[in-house]
Amino acid sequence: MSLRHAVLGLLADRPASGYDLMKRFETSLAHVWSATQSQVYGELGKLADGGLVEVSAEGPRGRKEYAITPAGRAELHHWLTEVEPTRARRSDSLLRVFFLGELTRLEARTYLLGEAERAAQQLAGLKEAEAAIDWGGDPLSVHGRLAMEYGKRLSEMHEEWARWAAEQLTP
Amino acid sequence: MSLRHAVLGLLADRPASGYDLMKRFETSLAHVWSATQSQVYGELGKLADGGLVEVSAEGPRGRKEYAITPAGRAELHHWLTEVEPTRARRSDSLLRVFFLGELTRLEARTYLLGEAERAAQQLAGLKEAEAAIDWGGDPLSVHGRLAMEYGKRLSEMHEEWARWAAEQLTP
DNA sequence: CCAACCATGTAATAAGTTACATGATTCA
DNA sequence: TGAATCATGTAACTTATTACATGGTTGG
Repeated sequence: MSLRHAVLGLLADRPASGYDLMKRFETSLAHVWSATQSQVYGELGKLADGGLVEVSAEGPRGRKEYAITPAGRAELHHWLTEVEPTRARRSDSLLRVFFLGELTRLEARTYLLGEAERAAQQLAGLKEAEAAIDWGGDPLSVHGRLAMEYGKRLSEMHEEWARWAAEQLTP
Repeated sequence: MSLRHAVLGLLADRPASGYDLMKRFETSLAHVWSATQSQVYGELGKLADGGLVEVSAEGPRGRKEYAITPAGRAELHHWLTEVEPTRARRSDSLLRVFFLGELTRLEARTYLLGEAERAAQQLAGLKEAEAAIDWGGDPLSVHGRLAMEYGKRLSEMHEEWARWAAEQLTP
């Protein structure tokens, strides 16, 4: 149930509308937690019902700006410090690896080298994003930087592993 | 929609009942693709309706053994070679990293060192599992081994990153 | 005989995706 | 004035989780 905490976390930084939040899901949080527009608007409604956020301002075009409440901040803090992170357990790219025996050796190697290539592409994309982002001192971006480093290390590891794995299949 | 492909992949190796499949989801596929019992039985029904698997034998206690059909094998092959893997984009442990600014520096460091510890535990668990598994020459385990190596490299990377990140927060 | 294990299913709920529907405001 | 952007919502559907419900078989 982390969508709600993603929303709370973003609002903890500063108030925002559903539309604003969507942009942040699509940019900074893109590789970490994805959400669709209907989820975000739905969750804002539920959070408001529960008193964890409140409408702090209304603007043109029916814009509603939400702000986190003390109860919301308490819930966020609780989640951050006391809820054990769940180990992610779903990767369709790794799932395929288990079934490479269904393919010829050549096809399997092609798949793994494709993985290496996709990982390399991802790394390039992250580096580009990193250069483009204004890493000004705002508190959220300090930690966004830590996450960025994770992404880079992950892509590197993924690429190396895939090349190694492809080699294992070369007799 | 990879649950269906996970089931097809397991049945491609050898026929199995829903119960058998569940055990394999809980063991070999545990870190790669999780599924619940009701999902597995439900998916077997749908796959059978679609002609991708068929009941190949019935045993005691209402046991139904399913086998993959040629159509199922074709679908599996298609998924393995032509469907682009989706980049996984959800990790609640990484999501927390973005919001560490809500915590004191000490709390944030504690979280990151906890991550390091959990990663180390995971690595230990994988090594133990690796030692316990009979890596006999069967085709599925050749590739299970590649996935195992991925898991080990991932845990190592995760631990190193978390220690590095904790250090970044030390003034 | 009873515990452990084998075995299948359904119901209710929650979470996530895709598509549809609508309209205001800004700026070139 | 027309395109891009801002802005919110709902409906239908799929996927995943949790809990319930039932019973047969094996082996110590």
